[in-house]
Amino acid sequence: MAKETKTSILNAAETLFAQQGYAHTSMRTITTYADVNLASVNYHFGSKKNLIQQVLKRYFDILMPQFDEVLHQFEVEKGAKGIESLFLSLVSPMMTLSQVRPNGTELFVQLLGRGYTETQGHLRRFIMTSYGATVANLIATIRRCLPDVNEDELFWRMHFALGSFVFSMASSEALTEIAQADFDEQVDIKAVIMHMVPFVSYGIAGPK
Amino acid sequence: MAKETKTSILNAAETLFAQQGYAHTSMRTITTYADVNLASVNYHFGSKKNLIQQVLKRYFDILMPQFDEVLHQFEVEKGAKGIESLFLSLVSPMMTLSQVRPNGTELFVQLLGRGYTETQGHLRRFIMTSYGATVANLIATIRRCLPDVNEDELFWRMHFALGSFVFSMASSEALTEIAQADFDEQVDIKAVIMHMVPFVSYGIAGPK
DNA sequence: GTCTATAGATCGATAGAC
DNA sequence: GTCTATCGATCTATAGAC
Repeated sequence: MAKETKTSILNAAETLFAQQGYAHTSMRTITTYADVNLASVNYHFGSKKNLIQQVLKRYFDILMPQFDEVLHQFEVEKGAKGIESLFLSLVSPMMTLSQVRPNGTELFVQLLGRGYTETQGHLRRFIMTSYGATVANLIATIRRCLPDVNEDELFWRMHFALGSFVFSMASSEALTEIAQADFDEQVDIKAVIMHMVPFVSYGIAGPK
Repeated sequence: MAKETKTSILNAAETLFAQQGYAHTSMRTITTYADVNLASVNYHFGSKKNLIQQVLKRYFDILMPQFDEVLHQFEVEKGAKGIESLFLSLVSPMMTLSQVRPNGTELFVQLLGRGYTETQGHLRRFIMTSYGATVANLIATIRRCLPDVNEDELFWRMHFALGSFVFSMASSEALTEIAQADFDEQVDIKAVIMHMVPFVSYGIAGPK
Protein backbone atom coordinates (compact mmCIF):
# COMPACT_ATOMS: atom_id res chain seq x y z
CA MET A 1 0.00 0.00 0.00
CA ALA A 2 1.17 3.45 -0.92
CA LYS A 3 0.53 5.26 2.35
CA GLU A 4 2.23 2.68 4.52
CA THR A 5 5.31 2.48 2.34
CA LYS A 6 5.69 6.22 2.34
CA THR A 7 5.32 6.40 6.11
CA SER A 8 7.72 3.51 6.64
CA ILE A 9 10.32 5.29 4.59
CA LEU A 10 9.86 8.54 6.53
CA ASN A 11 10.12 6.73 9.86
CA ALA A 12 13.21 4.81 8.84
CA ALA A 13 14.84 7.83 7.26
CA GLU A 14 14.42 10.13 10.25
CA THR A 15 15.81 7.53 12.64
CA LEU A 16 18.86 6.87 10.50
CA PHE A 17 19.43 10.51 9.57
CA ALA A 18 19.38 11.48 13.24
CA GLN A 19 21.78 8.69 14.17
CA GLN A 20 24.31 8.85 11.36
CA GLY A 21 23.76 12.14 9.59
CA TYR A 22 22.37 12.77 6.13
CA ALA A 23 25.42 12.15 3.98
CA HIS A 24 26.31 8.87 5.65
CA THR A 25 22.83 7.39 5.34
CA SER A 26 22.25 5.82 1.95
CA MET A 27 18.98 5.05 0.23
CA ARG A 28 19.86 1.38 0.51
CA THR A 29 20.21 1.60 4.27
CA ILE A 30 16.89 3.41 4.54
CA THR A 31 14.94 1.00 2.36
CA THR A 32 16.47 -2.04 4.02
CA TYR A 33 15.63 -0.64 7.46
CA ALA A 34 12.09 0.21 6.32
CA ASP A 35 11.75 -3.18 4.62
CA VAL A 36 10.64 -1.65 1.33
CA ASN A 37 12.09 -1.69 -2.14
CA LEU A 38 14.99 0.56 -3.07
CA ALA A 39 13.14 2.15 -5.95
CA SER A 40 10.21 3.23 -3.82
CA VAL A 41 12.09 6.16 -2.32
CA ASN A 42 12.47 7.79 -5.68
CA TYR A 43 8.93 6.87 -6.62
CA HIS A 44 7.46 8.52 -3.53
CA PHE A 45 9.91 11.33 -2.91
CA GLY A 46 11.70 11.97 -6.18
CA SER A 47 15.11 12.43 -4.64
CA LYS A 48 17.08 12.09 -1.45
CA LYS A 49 17.19 15.85 -0.99
CA ASN A 50 13.41 16.01 -1.11
CA LEU A 51 13.17 13.12 1.35
CA ILE A 52 15.28 15.07 3.83
CA GLN A 53 12.94 18.04 3.53
CA GLN A 54 9.82 15.91 3.90
CA VAL A 55 11.20 14.29 7.04
CA LEU A 56 11.60 17.72 8.62
CA LYS A 57 8.32 19.03 7.20
CA ARG A 58 6.36 16.46 9.21
CA TYR A 59 7.67 18.08 12.38
CA PHE A 60 7.67 21.71 11.33
CA ASP A 61 4.04 21.52 10.24
CA ILE A 62 3.09 20.51 13.77
CA LEU A 63 5.53 22.78 15.58
CA MET A 64 5.23 26.09 13.79
CA PRO A 65 1.48 26.70 14.24
CA GLN A 66 1.96 26.07 17.96
CA PHE A 67 4.85 28.53 18.04
CA ASP A 68 2.62 31.10 16.34
CA GLU A 69 -0.05 30.53 18.97
CA VAL A 70 2.42 30.82 21.86
CA LEU A 71 3.94 33.99 20.43
CA HIS A 72 0.48 35.46 19.93
CA GLN A 73 -0.44 34.85 23.57
CA PHE A 74 2.92 35.80 25.04
CA GLU A 75 3.00 38.78 27.36
CA VAL A 76 6.26 40.62 26.97
CA GLU A 77 8.40 40.96 30.06
CA LYS A 78 11.70 42.74 29.74
CA GLY A 79 15.18 41.45 30.49
CA ALA A 80 16.66 38.00 30.97
CA LYS A 81 13.60 36.79 32.89
CA GLY A 82 11.37 37.72 29.98
CA ILE A 83 13.55 35.81 27.53
CA GLU A 84 13.62 32.85 29.86
CA SER A 85 9.87 32.96 30.17
CA LEU A 86 9.50 33.14 26.39
CA PHE A 87 11.78 30.18 25.77
CA LEU A 88 10.09 28.16 28.50
CA SER A 89 6.76 28.68 26.80
CA LEU A 90 8.22 27.20 23.61
CA VAL A 91 9.21 24.00 25.40
CA SER A 92 5.67 22.60 25.55
CA PRO A 93 5.17 22.76 21.78
CA MET A 94 8.54 21.05 21.38
CA MET A 95 7.41 18.26 23.67
CA THR A 96 4.24 17.58 21.68
CA LEU A 97 6.45 16.20 18.90
CA SER A 98 6.92 13.08 20.97
CA GLN A 99 3.20 12.42 20.72
CA VAL A 100 3.48 12.25 16.96
CA ARG A 101 6.35 9.81 17.02
CA PRO A 102 8.15 8.01 19.85
CA ASN A 103 11.11 10.18 20.80
CA GLY A 104 9.86 12.73 18.31
CA THR A 105 11.31 15.72 20.15
CA GLU A 106 14.74 14.18 20.32
CA LEU A 107 14.68 13.04 16.71
CA PHE A 108 13.55 16.43 15.49
CA VAL A 109 16.21 18.45 17.24
CA GLN A 110 18.92 16.04 16.16
CA LEU A 111 17.75 16.31 12.57
CA LEU A 112 17.77 20.08 12.92
CA GLY A 113 21.28 20.09 14.34
CA ARG A 114 22.61 17.82 11.63
CA GLY A 115 20.79 19.70 8.93
CA TYR A 116 22.24 23.04 9.85
CA THR A 117 25.84 21.97 9.48
CA GLU A 118 25.56 19.19 6.92
CA THR A 119 23.26 20.37 4.18
CA GLN A 120 25.19 23.44 3.06
CA GLY A 121 22.41 25.95 3.51
CA HIS A 122 19.63 23.90 1.88
CA LEU A 123 17.86 23.46 5.21
CA ARG A 124 18.26 27.08 6.17
CA ARG A 125 16.64 28.13 2.90
CA PHE A 126 13.85 25.58 3.27
CA ILE A 127 13.03 26.85 6.77
CA MET A 128 13.10 30.49 5.79
CA THR A 129 10.96 30.06 2.69
CA SER A 130 8.42 27.74 4.32
CA TYR A 131 8.27 29.09 7.86
CA GLY A 132 9.81 32.54 7.58
CA ALA A 133 6.78 34.30 9.07
CA THR A 134 6.98 32.35 12.33
CA VAL A 135 10.73 32.91 12.56
CA ALA A 136 10.24 36.64 12.03
CA ASN A 137 7.53 36.62 14.68
CA LEU A 138 9.88 34.97 17.17
CA ILE A 139 12.67 37.43 16.47
CA ALA A 140 10.29 40.38 16.87
CA THR A 141 9.11 39.05 20.24
CA ILE A 142 12.67 38.67 21.49
CA ARG A 143 13.36 42.23 20.37
CA ARG A 144 10.43 43.45 22.40
CA CYS A 145 11.90 41.80 25.51
CA LEU A 146 15.26 43.47 24.92
CA PRO A 147 14.59 46.90 23.46
CA ASP A 148 17.93 48.25 24.67
CA VAL A 149 20.06 45.76 22.78
CA ASN A 150 21.25 46.91 19.35
CA GLU A 151 19.78 45.10 16.39
CA ASP A 152 23.11 43.82 15.18
CA GLU A 153 24.19 42.75 18.65
CA LEU A 154 20.95 40.82 19.02
CA PHE A 155 21.53 39.21 15.64
CA TRP A 156 24.79 37.77 16.89
CA ARG A 157 23.45 36.63 20.23
CA MET A 158 20.55 34.84 18.64
CA HIS A 159 22.83 32.93 16.38
CA PHE A 160 25.04 31.97 19.30
CA ALA A 161 21.90 30.70 21.05
CA LEU A 162 20.91 28.80 17.95
CA GLY A 163 24.38 27.28 17.96
CA SER A 164 24.01 26.09 21.54
CA PHE A 165 20.71 24.54 20.62
CA VAL A 166 21.55 22.68 17.44
CA PHE A 167 24.99 21.59 18.57
CA SER A 168 23.73 20.25 21.88
CA MET A 169 20.99 18.39 20.09
CA ALA A 170 23.25 16.97 17.41
CA SER A 171 25.56 15.78 20.18
CA SER A 172 22.83 14.99 22.67
CA GLU A 173 23.42 11.26 22.56
CA ALA A 174 27.09 11.62 23.49
CA LEU A 175 26.32 14.33 26.05
CA THR A 176 23.59 12.41 27.85
CA GLU A 177 25.80 9.32 27.98
CA ILE A 178 28.59 11.27 29.65
CA ALA A 179 26.20 13.03 32.01
CA GLN A 180 24.57 9.79 33.03
CA ALA A 181 27.90 8.07 33.61
CA ASP A 182 29.64 10.94 35.42
CA PHE A 183 26.84 12.55 37.40
CA ASP A 184 24.37 9.72 37.74
CA GLU A 185 21.76 12.13 36.49
CA GLN A 186 18.55 10.96 34.87
CA VAL A 187 18.81 12.68 31.51
CA ASP A 188 16.21 12.94 28.82
CA ILE A 189 15.73 15.47 26.09
CA LYS A 190 13.57 17.69 28.28
CA ALA A 191 16.29 17.77 30.94
CA VAL A 192 18.81 18.94 28.35
CA ILE A 193 16.44 21.65 27.15
CA MET A 194 15.71 22.78 30.72
CA HIS A 195 19.44 23.09 31.34
CA MET A 196 19.81 25.06 28.15
CA VAL A 197 17.04 27.62 28.59
CA PRO A 198 18.77 29.60 31.38
CA PHE A 199 22.08 29.44 29.54
CA VAL A 200 20.79 31.00 26.34
CA SER A 201 18.52 33.40 28.21
CA TYR A 202 21.32 34.94 30.23
CA GLY A 203 23.61 34.87 27.22
CA ILE A 204 21.10 36.72 25.07
CA ALA A 205 20.16 39.22 27.75
CA GLY A 206 23.83 40.01 28.46
CA PRO A 207 25.23 42.00 31.42
CA LYS A 208 22.69 43.70 33.62
CA MET B 1 59.77 17.39 -3.68
CA ALA B 2 58.27 15.56 -0.76
CA LYS B 3 57.90 18.42 1.69
CA GLU B 4 56.23 20.78 -0.75
CA THR B 5 53.77 18.18 -1.99
CA LYS B 6 52.76 17.28 1.54
CA THR B 7 52.27 20.93 2.47
CA SER B 8 50.34 21.66 -0.72
CA ILE B 9 47.98 18.83 0.10
CA LEU B 10 47.47 20.07 3.66
CA ASN B 11 46.81 23.62 2.47
CA ALA B 12 44.37 22.53 -0.20
CA ALA B 13 42.63 20.07 2.09
CA GLU B 14 42.03 22.51 4.92
CA THR B 15 40.62 25.13 2.57
CA LEU B 16 38.24 22.68 0.93
CA PHE B 17 37.29 20.91 4.16
CA ALA B 18 36.41 24.25 5.76
CA GLN B 19 34.35 25.32 2.75
CA GLN B 20 32.48 22.14 1.90
CA GLY B 21 32.85 19.81 4.85
CA TYR B 22 34.84 16.61 5.13
CA ALA B 23 32.45 14.14 3.55
CA HIS B 24 31.75 16.30 0.51
CA THR B 25 35.40 16.92 -0.27
CA SER B 26 36.92 14.11 -2.32
CA MET B 27 40.57 13.17 -2.68
CA ARG B 28 40.29 14.06 -6.35
CA THR B 29 39.11 17.57 -5.56
CA ILE B 30 41.94 18.04 -3.09
CA THR B 31 44.69 16.82 -5.40
CA THR B 32 43.36 18.80 -8.35
CA TYR B 33 43.22 21.96 -6.21
CA ALA B 34 46.72 21.29 -4.87
CA ASP B 35 47.98 20.46 -8.35
CA VAL B 36 49.51 17.16 -7.24
CA ASN B 37 48.88 13.57 -8.20
CA LEU B 38 45.90 11.70 -6.80
CA ALA B 39 48.04 8.89 -5.42
CA SER B 40 50.20 11.24 -3.39
CA VAL B 41 47.58 11.71 -0.69
CA ASN B 42 47.66 8.06 0.20
CA TYR B 43 51.43 7.97 -0.15
CA HIS B 44 51.93 10.81 2.31
CA PHE B 45 48.96 10.40 4.64
CA GLY B 46 47.83 6.80 4.29
CA SER B 47 44.14 7.59 4.33
CA LYS B 48 41.62 10.40 4.17
CA LYS B 49 40.81 10.01 7.85
CA ASN B 50 44.46 10.51 8.75
CA LEU B 51 44.64 13.53 6.46
CA ILE B 52 41.76 15.13 8.36
CA GLN B 53 43.60 14.61 11.65
CA GLN B 54 46.88 15.99 10.31
CA VAL B 55 45.13 19.09 9.02
CA LEU B 56 43.87 19.81 12.53
CA LYS B 57 47.10 18.75 14.22
CA ARG B 58 49.00 21.57 12.49
CA TYR B 59 46.80 24.03 14.35
CA PHE B 60 46.43 22.26 17.67
CA ASP B 61 50.19 21.89 18.03
CA ILE B 62 50.53 25.66 17.87
CA LEU B 63 47.44 26.50 19.87
CA MET B 64 47.55 24.14 22.82
CA PRO B 65 50.96 25.08 24.26
CA GLN B 66 49.82 28.72 24.21
CA PHE B 67 46.62 27.77 26.01
CA ASP B 68 48.68 25.98 28.65
CA GLU B 69 50.80 29.09 29.11
CA VAL B 70 47.77 31.39 29.39
CA LEU B 71 46.07 29.08 31.88
CA HIS B 72 49.26 28.88 33.92
CA GLN B 73 49.49 32.67 34.15
CA PHE B 74 45.79 33.32 34.63
CA GLU B 75 44.71 34.92 37.89
CA VAL B 76 41.35 33.62 38.92
CA GLU B 77 38.58 36.16 39.35
CA LYS B 78 35.15 34.90 40.31
CA GLY B 79 31.87 35.31 38.46
CA ALA B 80 30.92 36.23 34.93
CA LYS B 81 33.67 38.85 34.74
CA GLY B 82 36.27 36.22 35.58
CA ILE B 83 35.00 33.91 32.89
CA GLU B 84 34.95 36.76 30.41
CA SER B 85 38.50 37.67 31.35
CA LEU B 86 39.60 34.06 30.94
CA PHE B 87 38.05 33.69 27.52
CA LEU B 88 39.43 37.04 26.39
CA SER B 89 42.90 35.86 27.30
CA LEU B 90 42.41 32.85 25.00
CA VAL B 91 41.63 35.08 22.04
CA SER B 92 45.25 36.11 21.42
CA PRO B 93 46.49 32.53 21.02
CA MET B 94 43.61 31.93 18.62
CA MET B 95 44.68 34.92 16.56
CA THR B 96 48.26 33.68 16.20
CA LEU B 97 46.93 30.93 13.94
CA SER B 98 46.56 33.50 11.20
CA GLN B 99 50.31 34.06 11.29
CA VAL B 100 50.85 30.42 10.42
CA ARG B 101 48.48 30.49 7.49
CA PRO B 102 46.45 33.29 5.89
CA ASN B 103 43.03 33.22 7.53
CA GLY B 104 44.33 30.50 9.81
CA THR B 105 42.06 31.37 12.72
CA GLU B 106 38.98 31.29 10.57
CA LEU B 107 39.97 28.06 8.85
CA PHE B 108 40.76 26.35 12.13
CA VAL B 109 37.49 27.16 13.83
CA GLN B 110 35.50 26.17 10.78
CA LEU B 111 37.33 22.85 10.65
CA LEU B 112 36.62 22.38 14.33
CA GLY B 113 32.94 23.13 13.89
CA ARG B 114 32.60 20.77 10.98
CA GLY B 115 34.62 18.08 12.69
CA TYR B 116 32.48 18.01 15.76
CA THR B 117 29.27 17.23 13.93
CA GLU B 118 30.54 15.45 10.83
CA THR B 119 33.14 12.96 11.93
CA GLN B 120 31.01 10.91 14.30
CA GLY B 121 33.19 11.27 17.37
CA HIS B 122 36.54 10.61 15.66
CA LEU B 123 37.65 14.21 16.13
CA ARG B 124 36.43 14.35 19.71
CA ARG B 125 38.50 11.26 20.52
CA PHE B 126 41.53 12.63 18.70
CA ILE B 127 41.38 15.87 20.68
CA MET B 128 40.91 14.16 24.02
CA THR B 129 43.70 11.62 23.51
CA SER B 130 46.19 14.14 22.09
CA TYR B 131 45.35 17.28 24.04
CA GLY B 132 43.33 16.02 26.99
CA ALA B 133 45.64 17.61 29.58
CA THR B 134 45.10 21.11 28.23
CA VAL B 135 41.35 20.58 28.03
CA ALA B 136 41.30 19.36 31.65
CA ASN B 137 43.35 22.39 32.65
CA LEU B 138 40.85 24.73 31.01
CA ILE B 139 37.90 23.06 32.68
CA ALA B 140 39.60 23.23 36.09
CA THR B 141 40.26 26.95 35.64
CA ILE B 142 36.63 27.63 34.75
CA ARG B 143 35.58 25.70 37.85
CA ARG B 144 37.78 27.90 39.99
CA CYS B 145 36.01 30.97 38.63
CA LEU B 146 32.61 29.49 39.44
CA PRO B 147 32.97 27.48 42.64
CA ASP B 148 29.26 27.80 43.45
CA VAL B 149 28.01 26.14 40.28
CA ASN B 150 27.38 22.41 40.53
CA GLU B 151 29.72 20.18 38.61
CA ASP B 152 26.98 18.71 36.47
CA GLU B 153 25.41 22.10 35.82
CA LEU B 154 28.78 23.40 34.69
CA PHE B 155 29.20 20.37 32.45
CA TRP B 156 26.04 21.32 30.60
CA ARG B 157 26.84 25.02 30.36
CA MET B 158 30.28 24.36 28.97
CA HIS B 159 28.86 22.19 26.24
CA PHE B 160 26.30 24.83 25.37
CA ALA B 161 29.17 27.31 25.11
CA LEU B 162 31.11 24.90 22.95
CA GLY B 163 28.02 24.63 20.77
CA SER B 164 27.83 28.40 20.33
CA PHE B 165 31.46 28.40 19.37
CA VAL B 166 31.65 25.59 16.86
CA PHE B 167 28.29 26.32 15.28
CA SER B 168 29.04 30.01 14.83
CA MET B 169 32.37 29.14 13.31
CA ALA B 170 31.00 26.48 11.01
CA SER B 171 28.40 29.00 9.84
CA SER B 172 30.65 32.03 10.07
CA GLU B 173 30.72 32.63 6.35
CA ALA B 174 26.94 32.81 6.09
CA LEU B 175 26.69 34.85 9.30
CA THR B 176 29.28 37.43 8.32
CA GLU B 177 27.63 37.84 4.91
CA ILE B 178 24.27 38.55 6.50
CA ALA B 179 25.78 40.88 9.10
CA GLN B 180 27.69 42.81 6.48
CA ALA B 181 24.64 43.16 4.24
CA ASP B 182 22.10 44.00 6.96
CA PHE B 183 24.10 46.05 9.42
CA ASP B 184 26.89 47.38 7.28
CA GLU B 185 29.26 46.13 9.94
CA GLN B 186 32.88 45.38 9.20
CA VAL B 187 33.04 41.74 10.21
CA ASP B 188 36.06 39.53 10.55
CA ILE B 189 36.67 36.45 12.61
CA LYS B 190 37.92 38.45 15.56
CA ALA B 191 34.73 40.53 15.54
CA VAL B 192 32.65 37.35 15.71
CA ILE B 193 34.70 36.04 18.61
CA MET B 194 34.47 39.36 20.45
CA HIS B 195 30.68 39.25 20.09
CA MET B 196 30.67 35.70 21.35
CA VAL B 197 32.81 36.07 24.47
CA PRO B 198 30.23 38.03 26.48
CA PHE B 199 27.44 35.73 25.34
CA VAL B 200 29.09 32.54 26.54
CA SER B 201 30.48 34.25 29.66
CA TYR B 202 27.08 35.37 30.91
CA GLY B 203 25.53 32.08 29.84
CA ILE B 204 28.08 30.05 31.76
CA ALA B 205 28.01 32.28 34.83
CA GLY B 206 24.20 32.18 34.95
CA PRO B 207 21.90 34.38 37.07
CA LYS B 208 23.59 36.57 39.67
C1' DG C 1 2.56 0.70 -6.76
C1' DT C 2 6.05 -2.60 -6.46
C1' DC C 3 9.61 -5.13 -8.06
C1' DT C 4 14.35 -6.58 -10.55
C1' DA C 5 18.08 -5.18 -12.84
C1' DT C 6 21.20 -2.02 -14.07
C1' DA C 7 22.84 2.36 -15.82
C1' DG C 8 26.03 5.91 -14.86
C1' DA C 9 28.79 8.34 -11.79
C1' DT C 10 32.01 8.81 -8.04
C1' DC C 11 34.44 7.33 -4.34
C1' DG C 12 38.96 5.76 -1.59
C1' DA C 13 42.71 3.08 -2.25
C1' DT C 14 46.48 0.54 -4.60
C1' DA C 15 49.56 -1.95 -7.97
C1' DG C 16 53.33 -1.32 -10.61
C1' DA C 17 56.18 1.27 -14.12
C1' DC C 18 59.39 4.99 -14.01
C1' DG D 1 58.41 10.27 -4.79
C1' DT D 2 55.57 10.62 -8.66
C1' DC D 3 52.96 8.97 -12.17
C1' DT D 4 49.11 6.11 -14.94
C1' DA D 5 45.74 2.97 -14.79
C1' DT D 6 42.48 0.60 -12.57
C1' DC D 7 40.17 -2.16 -8.96
C1' DG D 8 36.29 -2.84 -6.18
C1' DA D 9 32.88 -0.80 -3.60
C1' DT D 10 29.19 2.32 -3.15
C1' DC D 11 26.10 5.66 -4.43
C1' DT D 12 21.57 7.89 -6.57
C1' DA D 13 18.44 7.30 -9.91
C1' DT D 14 15.74 5.03 -13.56
C1' DA D 15 13.92 1.82 -17.14
C1' DG D 16 10.79 -1.59 -17.79
C1' DA D 17 8.36 -6.05 -16.48
C1' DC D 18 4.60 -7.35 -13.57
